[in-house]
Amino acid sequence: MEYYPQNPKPSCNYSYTNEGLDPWTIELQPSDYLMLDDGFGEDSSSQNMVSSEQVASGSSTGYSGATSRNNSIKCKNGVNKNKTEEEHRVAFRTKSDLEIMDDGYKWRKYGKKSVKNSPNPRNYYKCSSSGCNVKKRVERDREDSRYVLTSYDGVHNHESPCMAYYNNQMPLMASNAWTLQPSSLHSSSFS
DNA sequence: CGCTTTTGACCGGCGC
DNA sequence: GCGCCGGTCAAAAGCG
Repeated sequence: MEYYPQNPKPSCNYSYTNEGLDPWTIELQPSDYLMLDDGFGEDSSSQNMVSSEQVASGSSTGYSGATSRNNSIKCKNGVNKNKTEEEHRVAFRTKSDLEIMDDGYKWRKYGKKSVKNSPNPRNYYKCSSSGCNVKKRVERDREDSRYVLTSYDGVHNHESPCMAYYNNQMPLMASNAWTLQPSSLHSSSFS
């Protein structure tokens, strides 16, 4: 598994370990951004809870109504995917008028489904980068359509286009920013 | 012309 | 076995 340097743009960071989560919570802390249970709106009572563990681990609850792919993913050819690969799953809730948020990556829409018990359709996206299998699901909160529920599945095997841009255009700035450790982010930038 | 979006069809798991 | 459901495919249309 490739590890990416810390990204000041938290939505570009799909690492789900605790240290990877910190930058998220730092910038997602403003009430507009709330981590969501992986149930993806399954239980509205948990909508305001920050449940990093469940979000991070993709625990056995898995997706709410999804067909059981909790412990292994069966591909079309019947090959089971590695569990660890499947577990890189992050979901959050964002107050936004727009459902499409620029998170630094390029996404290609590949599906749209109306979901039971929700008036709003769910949109499915794949990372446009060839060989990158990261998926993303976006839907409006059925309880409160002002919010958008976004769920990422997988880890990018490449850096984001915006990272590439900064690395090319501003190597000095990039090298300074990207090498900051989460702890130093806390002490220097956010306190 | 190449990439993205749209959209109905298809697939597999699950419950009955 | 059948129908429901969420997720994915893929052809056609759209767009820059």
